[in-house]
Amino acid sequence: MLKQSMPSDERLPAYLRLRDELAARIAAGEWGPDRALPSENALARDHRLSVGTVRKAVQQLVDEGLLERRQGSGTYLRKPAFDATLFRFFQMQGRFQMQGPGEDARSIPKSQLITRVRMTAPEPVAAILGTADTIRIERVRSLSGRPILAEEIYIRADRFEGLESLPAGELGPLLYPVYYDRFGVFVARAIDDVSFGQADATTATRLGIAEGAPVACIERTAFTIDGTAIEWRIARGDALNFRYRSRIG
Amino acid sequence: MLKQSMPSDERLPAYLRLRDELAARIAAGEWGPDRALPSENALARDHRLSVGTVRKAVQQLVDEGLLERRQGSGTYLRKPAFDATLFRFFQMQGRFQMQGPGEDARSIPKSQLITRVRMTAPEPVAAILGTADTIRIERVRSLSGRPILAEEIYIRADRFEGLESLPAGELGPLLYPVYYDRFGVFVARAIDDVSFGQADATTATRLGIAEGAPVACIERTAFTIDGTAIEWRIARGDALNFRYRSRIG
DNA sequence: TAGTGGTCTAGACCACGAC
DNA sequence: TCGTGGTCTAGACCACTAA
Repeated sequence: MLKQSMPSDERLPAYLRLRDELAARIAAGEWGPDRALPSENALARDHRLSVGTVRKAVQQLVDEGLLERRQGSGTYLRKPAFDATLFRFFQMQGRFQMQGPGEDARSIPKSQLITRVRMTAPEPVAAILGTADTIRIERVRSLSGRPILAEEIYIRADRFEGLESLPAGELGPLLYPVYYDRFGVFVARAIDDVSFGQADATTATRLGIAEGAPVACIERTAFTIDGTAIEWRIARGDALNFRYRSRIG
Repeated sequence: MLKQSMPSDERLPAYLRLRDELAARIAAGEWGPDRALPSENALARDHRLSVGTVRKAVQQLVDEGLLERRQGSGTYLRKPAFDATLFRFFQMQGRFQMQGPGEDARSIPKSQLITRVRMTAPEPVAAILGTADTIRIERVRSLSGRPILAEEIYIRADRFEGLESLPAGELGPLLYPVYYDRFGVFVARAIDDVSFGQADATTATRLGIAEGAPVACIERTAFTIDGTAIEWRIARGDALNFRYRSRIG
């Protein structure tokens, strides 16, 4: 067992020390998805704490989005699976009406991979990620066959060793499930910056618009639960068919 | 005391019933800002609950952003006051460097009132607010003397009776504190929609840009804690000097 | 010093899920 | 039926704030 490895204990409350220990063991992969953690009673017994204290520790991790309680069954690792979580980081939507059958503006866009290379990141990106050793992914996302977003994505090579040579079939339309399932990296939060610009030649070609046409840019930095920036991406789309929704509070 | 006024009780857990009761009494204005609520011990005694149960009810309201605990002092109404809260709903910032002394991109823009009238809202706005009886405010917000945003704001007249004839001096650069201090309306959350368009004649004049120039539009709907939409606004700014930041997760 | 919220205990019973 | 998490109790001691 890893204990005392991190200086997590400095006369912290018991429930926080337990939270830190559980978080470390989760990060170490001790319990895979769909595998329940020890019951609250067991944790209380093993740590010589009362159930109430254990509950408070577990509740913290639930609030942080790492765990999920299922009454009568157990406490599980929360898998960023195919429901609302998928959309947590996909708030952009085109101004489209229903197009194909069962496909509306909230559908997940299809994704076409263009390049994947391990490379030295440009300076500003390296500064954000804390390393210049990155993998760059370029792709185009389409809805109903029309390209709507050209993306350029940089991820830390040390956290995603080998992603650049993963079979293309394993990279679905969404990257964050891949990060989690294949590399154990859980994206906990992100910051988006929306701005306005003009299409360069590459972007214009990929989006099928004129060079110099107005484009919307979404720059995103994604973080793990411990605050490490693991991805930076810029997505560009036709400004006239662009809509970005943000919920505050 | 208002009890049973809302059908809040349907064999709900005790802590949720207490939460609902406290939320109702807060909404009714029973405790002003800077006035502490009864202590947890007092609430427990009066409701014949244990302190732990009271704590859980209070914690819910803290999590919802309504209350604020101060150890050793008491539990207080969280006043949307002059710190981070002010910026909660002002995430837009120009691409400006420091201009005046002590004024940076995160300063609160100055606000110039243009019109205030009680009027029938256009249909889409009326649909969102649930009534066509509204007050419309038009204003321009400037940073370092330069206009950056032209705003058009609709609020429910029934919730803000008399705002249109309030002395202009009472409307500071920020409206939400006025909503709260003068009308007891607390904005708990909002949804922003960002898109891009072209400046019409009015907007162009107010922003000092050319008609037809690209503009960024932020449409916002603001809600109270109980989910009532009480404000809809559209803000327009020069697209080239625009940046919208959003934090997710 | 008195009162507040913060932490923690050692139980209890209930609702639910899996077997 | 049995084990799980969900709720709740009636205390305890601590850390902090304010008078």
